[in-house]
Amino acid sequence: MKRPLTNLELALLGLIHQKPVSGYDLCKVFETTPMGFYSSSPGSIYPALKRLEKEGLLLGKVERAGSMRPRRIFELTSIGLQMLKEWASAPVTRDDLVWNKECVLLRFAFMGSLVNRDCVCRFLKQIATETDALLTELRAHHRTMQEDEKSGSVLPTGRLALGYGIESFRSLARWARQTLKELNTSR
Amino acid sequence: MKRPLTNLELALLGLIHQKPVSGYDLCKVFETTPMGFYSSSPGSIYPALKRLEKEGLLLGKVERAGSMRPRRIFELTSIGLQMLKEWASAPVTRDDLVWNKECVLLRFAFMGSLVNRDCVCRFLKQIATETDALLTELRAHHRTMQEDEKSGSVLPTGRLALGYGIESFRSLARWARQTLKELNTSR
DNA sequence: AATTTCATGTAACCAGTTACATGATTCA
DNA sequence: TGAATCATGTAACTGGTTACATGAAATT
Repeated sequence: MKRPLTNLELALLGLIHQKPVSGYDLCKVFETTPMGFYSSSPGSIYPALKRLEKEGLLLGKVERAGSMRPRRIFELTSIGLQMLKEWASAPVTRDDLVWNKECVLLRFAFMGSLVNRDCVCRFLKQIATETDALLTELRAHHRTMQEDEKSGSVLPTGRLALGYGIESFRSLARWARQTLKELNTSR
Repeated sequence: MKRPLTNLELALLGLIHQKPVSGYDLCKVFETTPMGFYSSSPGSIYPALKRLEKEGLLLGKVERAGSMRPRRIFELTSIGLQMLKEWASAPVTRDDLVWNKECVLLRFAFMGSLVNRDCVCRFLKQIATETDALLTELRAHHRTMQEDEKSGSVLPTGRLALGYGIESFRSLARWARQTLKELNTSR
């Protein structure tokens, strides 16, 4: 009955897997890199680390134990690594794209050191096909909105906003296919 | 010290402004239209309506009072309308784009019936310029990631994911400029 | 008669936000 | 000496999620 991990927790596991670090270091990453787009501050990071440690996915080792300013360096446990790998290699579903698109990209960002090249390519293909399906849905909605417009007294900003939604998914599919090509040619 | 409204609350105000509706109707909108990308279910909608009513932004009128199945139709109060208009005409900031991009698009979706054409155009221009600034930041980060790659033992999926972030903001800026052009030619 | 839809809500839970607290260390 | 940085955390609040509860009306 594994509790599902939050995006923040997965981001922390991913970062710690790249290199064991302290809570403070993790705060810095969110403050100073584009990872910050996933938000987060000490008030969420430290409790998340505590949860992950309690569940045995992380292990915090005290460094500079004697000194007056100790710090805890977190490492993945084997269970933590396993969870990360499972997460990274799960298929991309429509729901992922609709409700948790940023999580999909987070997964991709950490895949490089978690799974093999084939798995990364499969992931990108799944993004492309699922996004195509979504686009069909969205375009249908866009058409019905256009038809309901007849008497255009106000600006159709609602439909135009949907237009952005469509553009944004098109750009995701394009990116996935482009990246896939790059990975194949650099093999 | 006006409490800031949540995205859901603003979405509800926007929908109710278009047409007075019941809580049930609002649930249906989220279930059946692309508005559902903003999530939400009865468990959040009804409490949100209650909050908004308590604060005087909404007024719920009981319809079919005598019958066995009454329902409450919500309307905006004048304060509610004023708040919506203020929200819609606020400038677009960098932070909006970073932390609350979906809210920016939500605002745009409702602008048509809240502010005049000039205000809509200004809004789109602001999106374009703020996005350009963000892109500069992101590209700088992308370059430093490329330089740190030298020894390419694993796939650089982290940098590639940032590549998507960049593409996605590029597509936002493109959409804003394209839409602006459309609005100007259809004047 | 049974199922689905209409219609409204409540309650427990959970995680993120903000703000605060503490104290050592380094730097100006 | 005073400010910024290192380093770790706690506590209150808040709003969304899930699941549940209720019952009338319409549909099959």
